[in-house]
Amino acid sequence: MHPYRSMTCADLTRAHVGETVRLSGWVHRVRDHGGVLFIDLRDHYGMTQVLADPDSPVFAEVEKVRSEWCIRIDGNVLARDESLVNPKIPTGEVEVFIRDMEVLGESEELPLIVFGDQEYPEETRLRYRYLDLRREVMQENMKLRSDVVASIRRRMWDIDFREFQTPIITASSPEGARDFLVPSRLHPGKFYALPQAPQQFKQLLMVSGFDKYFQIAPCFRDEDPRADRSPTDFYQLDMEMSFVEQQDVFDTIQPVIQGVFEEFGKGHTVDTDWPQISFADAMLKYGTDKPDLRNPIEMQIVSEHFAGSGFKIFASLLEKPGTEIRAIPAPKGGSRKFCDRMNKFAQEQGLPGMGYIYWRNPQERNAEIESKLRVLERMAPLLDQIEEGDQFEDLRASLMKSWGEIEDEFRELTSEITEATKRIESIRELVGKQIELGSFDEARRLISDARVSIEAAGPLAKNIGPERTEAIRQQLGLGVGDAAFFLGGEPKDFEAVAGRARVVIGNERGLADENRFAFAWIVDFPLYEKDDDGVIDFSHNPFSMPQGGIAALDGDPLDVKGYQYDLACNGYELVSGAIRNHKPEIMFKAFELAGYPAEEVTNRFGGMVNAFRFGAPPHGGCAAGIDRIVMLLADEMNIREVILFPMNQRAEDLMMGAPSDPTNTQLRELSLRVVEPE
RNA sequence: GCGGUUGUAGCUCAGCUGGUUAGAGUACCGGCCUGUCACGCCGGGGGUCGCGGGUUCGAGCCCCGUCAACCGCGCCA
Repeated sequence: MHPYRSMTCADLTRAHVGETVRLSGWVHRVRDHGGVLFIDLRDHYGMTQVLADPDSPVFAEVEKVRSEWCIRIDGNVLARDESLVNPKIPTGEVEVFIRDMEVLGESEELPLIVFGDQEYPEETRLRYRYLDLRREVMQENMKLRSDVVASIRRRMWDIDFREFQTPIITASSPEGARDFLVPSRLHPGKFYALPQAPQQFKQLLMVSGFDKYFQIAPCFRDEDPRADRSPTDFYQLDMEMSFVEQQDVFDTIQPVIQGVFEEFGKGHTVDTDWPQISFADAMLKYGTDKPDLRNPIEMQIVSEHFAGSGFKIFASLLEKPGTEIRAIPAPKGGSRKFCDRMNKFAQEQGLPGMGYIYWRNPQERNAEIESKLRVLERMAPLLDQIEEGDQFEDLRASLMKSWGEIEDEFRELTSEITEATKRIESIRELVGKQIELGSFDEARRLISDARVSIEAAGPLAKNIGPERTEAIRQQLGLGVGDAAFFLGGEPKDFEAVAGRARVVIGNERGLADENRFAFAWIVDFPLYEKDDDGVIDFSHNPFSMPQGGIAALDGDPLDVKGYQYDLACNGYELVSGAIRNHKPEIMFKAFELAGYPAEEVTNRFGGMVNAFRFGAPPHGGCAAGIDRIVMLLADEMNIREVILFPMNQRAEDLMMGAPSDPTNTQLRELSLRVVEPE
């Protein structure tokens, strides 16, 4: 018999009853009843209940085992009595009576418990990652990751791509991020860099005529992490193809990504229609270049309704050039409480605040008044009964507090009644005039407008008046129970916050279909951007072909768009790519606009630019974030949940002790000296 | 670099307006228990309340500083 096992802990069925088997695994759980003792024995594949009683020759040893010991047992497979079957595990119809046992590895007291789904701080989990990884969720996530990578490879091979490995120790390549440098021993004072992406190599492969390349490639970037961004290193499906235009890349990669999501998406619907949205439109409608399209909210420009209006802040703002008022429609956001909360959110995000209007049914408003009244009515006698300083003082204080709040809301609501009454008076007057003039149709319209069971609330509505408020409502297509938020100024100053507010509104109001993967290509990225000091630089990587070719570079750099694209999925950037700039003369000119002289281009990217002088084919491609794809498929919010041994927030590996001090010998060999930071 | 949140037993957390000996669950150790599958019951050990300073008769709680972790911003496809 094999020294460790005759089968795995997932294999046993009724068919094995009567056999002698050997199993190895971890002690998942011990249930010691004194006379009989049960162990759930776990391995990568599953779980089997094994047991011993005093009839077993090794009963005394079995009594000593504890959680997470690694053991081997020999025993007889027994059928469980009908009443003892455990339907929760596949092997629940049988159990193994232990005849012999060997302890393969004892365990000390555990810093985190494998059993159950108790949450642990990440520090603990990462320090003891090998234990964390024993847990079922992590086993599933890592299996998923492996399966996704296998599926991607198969799908790429099926469409005639070949996988090639490009160098890891290489030259610095300007993807925009900070490089990880590797000191050179043979060339004192010089450094290699780890690739931020295999970008230049894959382009060279195209020049070399390989036509279709892909690689599941590690990428290294020395930047701070985020929940969806691993520090130090991550993996991409990197691909490149020759003789293609942008649409060809889309048509090639969509079936791969979509196929993977359909294969592993656990019943989520996967969008098959991937709209192409320009960068400018994405920023306007969603406030981000990676919109979550499950959220139906689209922002709109509503400047015309505020120009010259009674809301002075916006009206005077609009007199400055380059300013706009944008609205965030908030379906189901129609309550003062919600609107105030969102306003506070905007303030926390560094804006002065967000104006809002919400629409409601006057009858509902009246009902709300009535319910507030009733609460006050019930509270009053309670408050009278509690005397100051007695044992219920706490209760009294909290009652007093909510009394105050309810009273405020009540006052607010009733003051709006007065206003509504005034409005009706003025409409009545208008109707009278129309009748005198004989304009009965106009009179009818006024009456029916006044009857509609909708009223606008919020300070903004009062300031701009009913006509403008109604025009905004019509433009945004909102109704009773909805709200709209307004932000003004130069779009770049509030766009990002507006985008975040859109997400919060969508989440809080439950507007998005959680069981869906919604994709969109974001296209027409500007090639250049202006930094805070007004200096023009590349907005993404500098290797994209400008739309319009070399002629496009003669105008305003900020107007130049590139054949550059991202794929957004559920609010994450999943893929990024471009049709590359393969013509040296356009490349030099493009770099020149960003302030890089020809010498510098030759110095830094000479290898690739030179290659383009020898018959470079037009080419393009993209790279898809493997970690992010798996994260979405595993329904995790943090990328570290799908990475085996991730770094912490400060790019440290506490388990392995990285980074660490070099030895003096190492430093000497590398001709390096460490200068202590101040 | 900046902002927010958190830091109490091996682990997860509670701890009120500052008041006597800092608690629970779980894990661990000991005892009881022959059908559990989150087994149950009884008992026990385990704490520099992140660290340093301050206020106070008295600090886990208030103040100042500092360290760490996470989330976000900057940065970054």
